[in-house]
Amino acid sequence: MRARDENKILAIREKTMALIVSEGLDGFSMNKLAKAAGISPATLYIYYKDKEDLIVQTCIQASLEMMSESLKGFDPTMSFAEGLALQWFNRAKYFTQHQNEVEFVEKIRYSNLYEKPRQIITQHFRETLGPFVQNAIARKELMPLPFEVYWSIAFAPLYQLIKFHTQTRSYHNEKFELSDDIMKQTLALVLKALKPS
Amino acid sequence: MRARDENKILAIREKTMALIVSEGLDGFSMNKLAKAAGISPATLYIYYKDKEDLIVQTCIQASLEMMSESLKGFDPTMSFAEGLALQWFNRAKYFTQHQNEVEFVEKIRYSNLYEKPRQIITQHFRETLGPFVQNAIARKELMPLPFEVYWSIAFAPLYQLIKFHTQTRSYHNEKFELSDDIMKQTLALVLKALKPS
DNA sequence: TTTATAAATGAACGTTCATTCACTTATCTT
DNA sequence: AAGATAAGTGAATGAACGTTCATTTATAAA
Repeated sequence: MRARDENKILAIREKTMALIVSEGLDGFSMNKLAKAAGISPATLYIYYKDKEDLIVQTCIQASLEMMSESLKGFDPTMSFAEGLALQWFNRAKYFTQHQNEVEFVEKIRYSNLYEKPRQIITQHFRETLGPFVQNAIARKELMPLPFEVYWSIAFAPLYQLIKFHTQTRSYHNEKFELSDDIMKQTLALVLKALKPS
Repeated sequence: MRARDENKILAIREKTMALIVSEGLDGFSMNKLAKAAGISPATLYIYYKDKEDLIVQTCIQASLEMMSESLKGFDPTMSFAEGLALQWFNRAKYFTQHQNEVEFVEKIRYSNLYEKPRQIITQHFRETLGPFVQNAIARKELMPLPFEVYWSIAFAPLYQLIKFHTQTRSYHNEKFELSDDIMKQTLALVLKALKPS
């Protein structure tokens, strides 16, 4: 028996994300990937069933890693403000340090390959964030809201900030850096919106 | 001289959007499009320089239409709450009536073809929304905020609601309908966040 | 050292791709 | 009615695509 070369797998994953980010999903091909990763195209089919499987698996793995990083130090019994801030800053940190992974996942998110990743990610979030939200409501730190309203207010602004940051030029045609100040200011508004009155 | 057949152009546009929504950007091809629109592939090159041009132009046109619909009845001297509500409901109405167009633009938005559409759309928004925001701040109806913070709070939640609506199944594994109630509830939170204290 | 086994390969497969070209067709101008 | 012009076409192009296959290579077990 010959052992699998772990470096090859890592190279495949990294180059898959890099190529899809730089050339787009439609510009991505198995032969290009093989060349970029320094392996034969046939090798790809040892690790993955086909092209779709390769992209979907890579997306799932990157998403899970992103989620687990964003929950570092998180505990569902935390106060709402504390728990939400922790998630915001963990995510922002991950985004700045793993821009390729994030942009890759964003591209897949809006393709027709995201159904499976979505199911997996959604379930994980439900399991970890459900109790947190329930606790916060019970403690009257958070208004009871339909999930989609809650999510739209609590996280959509963060993702929008990141999208601004990812795009090279913002509204004012100037480079927009995702600073701590901007994050804190936006988060404060979100908390204000969600606080029971 | 022979006149251009306007129906052909409309068919090309409609089928471009329908095909990209249903089969994804990577599953889209000029030959498929020609067959779907009932014309010869060569005809596509009378109207568009190449495949990229076809997608980009279609995206720009759809985006401008969407924007102009969302600004129907809008006036930059409106009160902030009134103007924002008008835009939210115009957009929601357009989304439900033109789901294909919206999903198409969302797909292009996250591809590598969006640079040009983005510039055009961003400029239009700046021109129409800039004065509105300045007026609102002058009247103390809106906190003065960096643009990216303002946008992240004012519109990102709406787009998130629409994404939930577009996806077949939401967090709770149930079909999520974008109801007036949900919209109003979310908008109220947004206004609460943005109101000067 | 030998043997078994799965990793790994380069070249090749048939298919589909974007695009072109020689040609026909429809309609406006005269 | 004739001529001019651009719309519109079906078939064909070479290139690139995803995938397979016969073969070689490395290594764990004997």
